[in-house]
Amino acid sequence: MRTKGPAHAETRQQILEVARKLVLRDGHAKLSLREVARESGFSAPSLYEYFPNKQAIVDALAAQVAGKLFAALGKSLEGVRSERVALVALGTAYVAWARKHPQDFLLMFSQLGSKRRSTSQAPAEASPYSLVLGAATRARAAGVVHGSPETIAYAVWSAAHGMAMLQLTHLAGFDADFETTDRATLDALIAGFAPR
Amino acid sequence: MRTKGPAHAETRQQILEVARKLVLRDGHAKLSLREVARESGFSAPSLYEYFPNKQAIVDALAAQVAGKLFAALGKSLEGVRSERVALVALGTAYVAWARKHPQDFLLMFSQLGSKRRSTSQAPAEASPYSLVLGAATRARAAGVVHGSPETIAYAVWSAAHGMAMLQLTHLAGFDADFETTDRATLDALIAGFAPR
DNA sequence: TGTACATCAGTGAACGCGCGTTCACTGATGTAC
DNA sequence: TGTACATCAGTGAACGCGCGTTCACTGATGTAC
Repeated sequence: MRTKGPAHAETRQQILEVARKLVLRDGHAKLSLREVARESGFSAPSLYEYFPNKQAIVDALAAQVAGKLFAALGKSLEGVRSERVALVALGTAYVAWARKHPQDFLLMFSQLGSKRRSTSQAPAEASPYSLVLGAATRARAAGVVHGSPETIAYAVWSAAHGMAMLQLTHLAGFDADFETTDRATLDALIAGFAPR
Repeated sequence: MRTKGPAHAETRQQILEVARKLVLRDGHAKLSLREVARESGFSAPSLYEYFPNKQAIVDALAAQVAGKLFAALGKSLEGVRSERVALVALGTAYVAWARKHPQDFLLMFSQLGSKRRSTSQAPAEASPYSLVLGAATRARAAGVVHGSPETIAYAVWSAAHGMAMLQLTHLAGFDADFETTDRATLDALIAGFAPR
């Protein structure tokens, strides 16, 4: 990688878009730098002008994907009427996004370990989890749930993540009305956190 | 693969044990037939006397691992006092097992798609899910929860699966008392399914 | 305006690797007469 | 008991592949004087 010219950033982005296309087609495990090069009309060595190595491409991709999930979750909160509903909305939006972008979702979680090391650190600014934690904090402030916001956020996230993962992997091809079951699960979970 | 001699089954099992050892060490994605051969003291072509191809090794491994998870879940039900507690016990045992055998767990879910296609089919006899479904059915019969047993079983499984997956992947290295949070989550979930 | 030079984006060829699988084979053991 | 043959478990060498990465290079474009 040399010093960047003016079109450097754009080319970089184009390469990432090709890489994402290939991930969507073949899954992240089969992504190959050579094929990204082929599909972008570059020779393989050329990509080293834009990324220091293959892992950097995958990392950049995962970061962009996380941004998209964050945006989708943010949108799901628009016009939400109550803090209780907000938590359910985030959960169902999470699963819906995973179902709509399965390869993106799997890429994200195969690559992106959290940098957060304990609850004493604040979660990353624009991370999906920060939205859930925010909603949990407001829900508790509103008296809709009891318990620590971290616990509630973790619970909602776990449930949503489990439903998403199962539907994408183990239960792929299983014929059921997952949307209804997922909503029932999240409703029950939050009801179970209601103050006694 | 020719017709089997008397020690065939034992050798097969030994090969699987070596393969499992390698999966534990390096993860399932890096498992290589050549290395299994090397570690078992065979030449690579010899393995074809015992398995038709590499995938068959992985499949056999995943099936054995599923059996172990099933056994661990079965054990968690021993001496359980109520149907409500049984559901929580299954969930926590599921997560505990995943934490104790992370590579086994990840192998299972990277390979083993469910053969079940809808709720009208019964779940596989000795499958982990059949235990959860059984517990959910009994819990409803006992009036501890309301709703369809499939929904309740799916909810518990999803939550447990999400917690396990997050702890093994995204939250690996995150310092928290997951056992407490997991139990709180499962308690809340089942409380949320209590009859109104 | 012309020319020498530096920088730029990009390349073809090669390195070295490990993989799953197939092939033709070997030497030891068991069996039939 | 000896011998011819079949079966068995296992092997070394090779096939053909795709991978990430490095290297020495080229030809086009920009810049300084």
